[in-house]
Amino acid sequence: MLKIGKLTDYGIVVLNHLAQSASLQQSTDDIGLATGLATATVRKVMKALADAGLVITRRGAHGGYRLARSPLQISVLDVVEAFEGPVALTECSTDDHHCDITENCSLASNWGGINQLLMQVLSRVTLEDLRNPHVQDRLYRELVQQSPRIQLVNL
Amino acid sequence: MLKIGKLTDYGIVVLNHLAQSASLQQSTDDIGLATGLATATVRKVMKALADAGLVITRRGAHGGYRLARSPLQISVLDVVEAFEGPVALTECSTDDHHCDITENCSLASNWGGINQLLMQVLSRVTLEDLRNPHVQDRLYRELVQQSPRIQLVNL
DNA sequence: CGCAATCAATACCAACTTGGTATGATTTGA
DNA sequence: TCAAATCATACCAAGTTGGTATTGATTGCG
Repeated sequence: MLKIGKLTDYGIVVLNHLAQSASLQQSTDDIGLATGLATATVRKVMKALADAGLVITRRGAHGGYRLARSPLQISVLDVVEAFEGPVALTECSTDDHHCDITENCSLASNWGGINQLLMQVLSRVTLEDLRNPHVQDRLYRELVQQSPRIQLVNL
Repeated sequence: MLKIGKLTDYGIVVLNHLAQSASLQQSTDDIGLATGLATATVRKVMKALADAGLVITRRGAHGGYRLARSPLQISVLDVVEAFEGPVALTECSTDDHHCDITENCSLASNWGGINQLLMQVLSRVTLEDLRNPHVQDRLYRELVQQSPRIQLVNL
């Protein structure tokens, strides 16, 4: 299904909530209440986000979480990698790859190229884009101006 | 990990083998021998490919499989969908989506856009591209000429 | 100080998915 | 008819995932 985990989805939801709550420190209970997720689950989500450096945590009384940086600077790739680790479509794309079918794998090494493509795309979509349905427009502008190496027009 | 299943990978390997064996009818044993996969596994792979219409099968004596169409007309998306079903990053992207966290899901519906993006990319890479390391060049030429709607340059 | 609020780190478990294999039925060609 | 193949299932072990519980550490405050 080429799917992502639910936790990753939750991650986006939570980040979005943090984004619209601006600078407010949010406890796991707050977040759980606002998003409809069980606090226990929220805790798991937050840990992944914290480990990835996407949120900043403060412990103790009146502690909680807040975004580590602007929604414009958080890409979908960031979130995906936070929960699912490095994007590696096949095991051959991994570092410790020792194929049983080595000969044929050499050809399939182009999975690496596809990996690159997908990562490029995911890294171009930010949390801010998800919040406002202007993805197409933004992608167009940013990609054409900032990086002529890859262009995605009018998906 | 945003990974695809091994079977999908096998599918690519097998299709590649069929591609370089041209019009020859290949039995599961042949394919297994050539690719290093167990014949039982090959059978499973072939079924998925056949169901998806990517290979044509002939039963009975001297039967076997052959490509249903040119390697130029088989996209990575075709293969991925053959094994993993429709690309749906999240369950919300599916038809029968009834979210527990409906309110927040509305925002995350932009996963749909990302889905579209990824599918665009995958549909642009063909089996032929995987066989020859000219993906970048081909993508550039085809996309610019044939469809100015999406452009991927020099990944 | 001592308590309450809050995150951190594990550990656990049921449910599902995946990869791989086996088995018997069906079709085809000679 | 017989052998060569695929077809359709069914099965199972192993791993992954989602969700929860438990215990410990940290911080603020009265």
